[in-house]
Amino acid sequence: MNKLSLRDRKKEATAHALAESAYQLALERGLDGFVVEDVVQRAEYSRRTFANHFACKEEAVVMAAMSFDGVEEAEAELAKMPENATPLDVLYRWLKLQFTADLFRKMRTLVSMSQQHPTLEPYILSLFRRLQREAQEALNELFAGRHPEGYTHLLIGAVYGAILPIIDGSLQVQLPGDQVDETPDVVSFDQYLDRSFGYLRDGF
Amino acid sequence: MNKLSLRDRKKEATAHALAESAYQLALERGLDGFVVEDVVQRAEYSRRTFANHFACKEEAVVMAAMSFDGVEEAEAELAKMPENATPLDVLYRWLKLQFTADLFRKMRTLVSMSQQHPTLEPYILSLFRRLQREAQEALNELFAGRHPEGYTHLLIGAVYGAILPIIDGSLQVQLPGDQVDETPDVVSFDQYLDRSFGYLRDGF
DNA sequence: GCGCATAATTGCACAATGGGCAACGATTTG
DNA sequence: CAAATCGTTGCCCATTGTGCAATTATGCGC
Repeated sequence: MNKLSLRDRKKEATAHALAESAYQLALERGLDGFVVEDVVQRAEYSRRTFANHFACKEEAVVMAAMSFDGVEEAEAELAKMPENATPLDVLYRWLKLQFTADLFRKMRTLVSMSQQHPTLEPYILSLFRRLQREAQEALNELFAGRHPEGYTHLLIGAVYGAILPIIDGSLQVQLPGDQVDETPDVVSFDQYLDRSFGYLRDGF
Repeated sequence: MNKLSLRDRKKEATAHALAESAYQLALERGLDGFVVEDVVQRAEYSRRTFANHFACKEEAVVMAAMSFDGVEEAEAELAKMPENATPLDVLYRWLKLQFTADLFRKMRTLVSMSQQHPTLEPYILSLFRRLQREAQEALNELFAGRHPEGYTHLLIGAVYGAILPIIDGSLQVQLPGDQVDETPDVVSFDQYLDRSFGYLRDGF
């Protein structure tokens, strides 16, 4: 179905390798502990090629840190949903499927990195914006014409807004797959999600 | 009340002058039609000083393009709101007050710029994120303890999400203060806002 | 008003970056 | 198989970011 040409797969592979190298180096030495030259040496590509794929090392690091996997499984699951499911239902299910402990771990790492290096934030936000656009197109396709224009924008925006403060650490929740925190009064991600969708479903 | 020291006002003045120069140059020659050197020459500062205030010219341009004015008037208006106003009411009123034709014109300009130069987008998003945080703190202070944690995050996130597609052009609405478009089937900003807040108030 | 602490501006130097251009090689197309 | 397409690379150079130290302007206690 989604068949990419050999050429495109290779291109993606180099981008992936470069991003991964950048991410590993960021973990090992910190964001300013390495330069693009180090990245391309590790991945065995040229500096020029790096510039063809990424604007800067920050972009590469974020790209690697936020790579989703299991997208196709999730889409298969979503396809199984009942015919009368609402956009809200689909979004809820999608969040439950995609926001795994592993993804949260990645995001946590990225967050703590971006707290020490504010240079990262714009690129994190930019990547999230791209994901948001993709989700929107998917929803628009699923529910084409069934809701007035702007409905999905608002809905996804709300969900995006609900997730963002967790990502950037301004709202502390107990993430799935984490050890139980020393402060047991923080709400769990699932509770937070349920409550949030409650507001969206029934109004504020 | 908000009295800044002379030193701080001067600092802000240089930042403003630099940002303004950058913005003007971007309008005149396009984003890649000038370099930082040009900016500091026009504003009569040194290249080093520019670097003290901004990470790059993109940041400066966005800063200038999105400067809000009339914030204090808006706050005065909000203070007059009835005691039993909900966060939703306050946000609605604030949007009506702040999102003037002038601000929209600025944002439009910035959007068309960022479509030709994707480098801008991360910095636009970053600035918006900062505004979002500020709005959130303001709301949290106003309604301290009256709503569960995450309530304002979700609410402001939704509003943010509703505005964003207008900013970035993926949702076309008739902005206040614009000529009537040649395509009369686009919804007006006020209608869009009312409908959106309807969803938020009554549920999706 | 007089100094001292604080902090902004500046110049300098240098490593790092971004990107145009042309060449080369792998992949795709017909 | 030949031609076209496109990713990778090297070369080059203007531009950028930043640490450091000197200079200048402001804030504050006296």
